[in-house]
Amino acid sequence: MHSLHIEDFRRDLISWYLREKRDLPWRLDQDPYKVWVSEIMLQQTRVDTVIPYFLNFTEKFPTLEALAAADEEDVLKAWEGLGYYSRVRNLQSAVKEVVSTYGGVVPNTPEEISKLKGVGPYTKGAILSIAYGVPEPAVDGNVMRVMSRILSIWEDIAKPKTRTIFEKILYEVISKEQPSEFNQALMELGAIVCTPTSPSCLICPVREHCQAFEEGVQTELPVKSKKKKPRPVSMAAAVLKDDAGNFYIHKRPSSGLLANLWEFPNCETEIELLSQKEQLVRYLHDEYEADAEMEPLSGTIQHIFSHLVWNISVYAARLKPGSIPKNLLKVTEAEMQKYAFPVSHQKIYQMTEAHK
DNA sequence: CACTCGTGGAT
DNA sequence: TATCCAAGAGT
Repeated sequence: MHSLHIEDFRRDLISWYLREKRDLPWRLDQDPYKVWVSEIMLQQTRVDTVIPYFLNFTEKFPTLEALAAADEEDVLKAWEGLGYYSRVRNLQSAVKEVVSTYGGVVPNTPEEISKLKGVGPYTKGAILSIAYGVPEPAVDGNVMRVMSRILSIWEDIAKPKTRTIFEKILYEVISKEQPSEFNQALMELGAIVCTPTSPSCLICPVREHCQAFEEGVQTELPVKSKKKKPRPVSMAAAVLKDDAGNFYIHKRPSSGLLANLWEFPNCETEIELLSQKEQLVRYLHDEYEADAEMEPLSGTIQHIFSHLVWNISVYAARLKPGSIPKNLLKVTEAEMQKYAFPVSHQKIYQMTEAHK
C-alpha cells in the first residue's frame, strides 16, 4: 500500500492547476459537446496540433445537432491532417446516437456514455468529470506517468491491464469535490512538469508527495515496453488527368486504414519482372479500366504510419482519349479541394504539381 | 492480449 | 538519422 497523504496531495495538485493552467479554447466553458470533441481530438495528439482543428471544427459544427446533421464528407474534411480518422467517424455516429436516443443530451452516467462509439475508459472519465463533475478517473498516458512516479509503480504502462491498476487507485485518490480540476491537473502536470524524459522536479508542486523523487528514480519511471518497427510497403501512385484537365480520384473503403478518405489511384508493388511503372499501368487498366500514358517518375515519397511505412513512387499520368475509368471520381482541380485526402496523398499531389 | 489505426514535433 | 512520442479505442 502507498503512504500518500491523499488530502494534501489533492490540495497541492489542484491549487497548482488553478494557478498555472493554460488558457485552452476548450476550457472556456463546460459544454459537454465541446468537451467531447476536444477529448477525441486530443487522443494521441498534441495540444498545439489540436488547437486550430478544435477552433475550426466547433465553428463548422457548433452543436451536437449540427454535427449529427452534417455530411460525412464535410466532417472528414474538417479532420483532414489530424489522423486516426475513425475517431471522427465514430464521433459523428455517437452524436447521432445521442440525438436519437438521449434527446440531444450527452448522457452523464458511466454505463450510458460508455456505449457510445469512440468513448473508451479514458474519454468516459474525462467527459463525466469535466462536463458533469462526476468523480470518475480519466487515466491517460500523462496520468500513468505522473502516478507511476508519485507511487513508484513499476508495472509496464504499455500493457492494457496496467491502466486498470491506476484506475482502481484513482477511484480512491480523485477529489470527490473537484474531480474536473483534479483530473485535468494530473494531465496538465504530466504535460508541463512531469514530462517523459526530463521532469522538472525542482518546480513540481507535488514533489514532497513523490516516491520516485524521494528514491531518485524519477527518470526510470514509468516503465514502458518498446513498440515494433513499422513494416515497409512498396507502392506506386498515379496522379491521373485527362486532356481537359480533370483529375480522377478514388474513395477508400469504409473500414481500415484511412477509411472513406480520397486518394490518387495506387497499388502495392512487388519485386518482379515488370517495373513499378508497368505494374501501375496494369493496375489502372485491370482495376479501373483506365488506359493511361505514364510520364517519367516524378519522384518518391516516404510516409510513416504507426505500423506501416509507405514507400511510394509517384507518376503523373495522362488518360488516353476515349478511355472512361470506372469507380473513379472525375473532378476539376477546384472541386478536389472539397474532398479529404490523407497527408500521404497531399504529398503525392504536390510532387507532380512541382514539375509543372 | 496483440494488433490496427496518423501525424508532426521533440530529443 | 532513428526513436519515441501525445489527453486511446476498436477489433
